[in-house]
Amino acid sequence: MYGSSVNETWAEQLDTGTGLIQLMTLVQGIYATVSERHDLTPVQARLLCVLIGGPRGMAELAQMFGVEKAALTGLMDRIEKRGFAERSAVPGDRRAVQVTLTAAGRRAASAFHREMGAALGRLIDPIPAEDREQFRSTVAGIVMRCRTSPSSE
Amino acid sequence: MYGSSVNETWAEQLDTGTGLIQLMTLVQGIYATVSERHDLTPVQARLLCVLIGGPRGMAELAQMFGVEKAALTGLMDRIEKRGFAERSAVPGDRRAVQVTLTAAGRRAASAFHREMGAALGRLIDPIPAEDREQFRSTVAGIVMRCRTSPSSE
DNA sequence: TATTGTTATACTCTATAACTATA
DNA sequence: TATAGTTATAGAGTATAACAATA
Repeated sequence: MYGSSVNETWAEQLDTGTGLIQLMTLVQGIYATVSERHDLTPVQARLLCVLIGGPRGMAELAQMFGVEKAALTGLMDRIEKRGFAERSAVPGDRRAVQVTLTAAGRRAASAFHREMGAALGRLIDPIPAEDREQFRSTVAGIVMRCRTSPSSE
Repeated sequence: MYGSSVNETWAEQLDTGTGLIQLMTLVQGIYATVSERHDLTPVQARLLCVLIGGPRGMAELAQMFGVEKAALTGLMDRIEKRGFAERSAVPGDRRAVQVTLTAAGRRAASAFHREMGAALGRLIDPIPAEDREQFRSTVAGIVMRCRTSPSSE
């Protein structure tokens, strides 16, 4: 059941856990499709989106992504080779580097973000109007509670 | 924003799209953590779970997973080497093979499935009782509608 | 000594293209 | 010709371990 793709179920009688797995698969698929349409891998798209918020250090990014620093090195090498982000020196700490979006990176990031928003909108719009706000707040609640008690214990 | 990990937001004022992205990230993370705890990659766990439902052909699995047949060959090579599934001949079509779980594969699959259910339960349980059924049905509705109009057009 | 980041190596997952064997 | 599956090759993403430079 928890390996199920979206195309094999009864869906109206879906228990919540199975529903969450299928929703995850669905959103993941949309994220992958939109990324690909912008000639990005999902991880690259995520990196660009994070960098919209401002420059970050390598270790900081690794921690945000839950991967080792060495993985970030490779990821940055590829994104830098494509001209979407740059490493630059950090004044005051000669070990560290700052990762910043280039102009092309900003364009790519916001184009991706815009299309992702539209795609998610098509998912959300058909929700009956009277259910929408409660759905939003239930999702927000789940996410918020998991900030407090990180499930990865 | 759409690159955000779960650890950086206001969460109570989360719009639905951003909430869905973070929920996806959250469930993905749980799936990865539980997989790892069973010494499986997420894709391997998914394969085992699908096979609980009975034997499948390689092309059938490739289609379910949305990958090329060649990717399934590699995936099966590794899962078979670990003793979790087997290829066997299909009577009546000498080109085809059937993929079946071994006893060890069934054990691994159901152990994973059980722990995944428990982990998702911890996500769902804190939802206020009066919201739970509507949440379930809203999720089911999203998933169902996307079976009808596949978002990947 | 601790931290920041890189290099080297290996493995999984994936795609594409070319191929074999059967239908 | 079409379908089922494999092989070969290449690239992305990841982990681990060893390393350099700086704090």
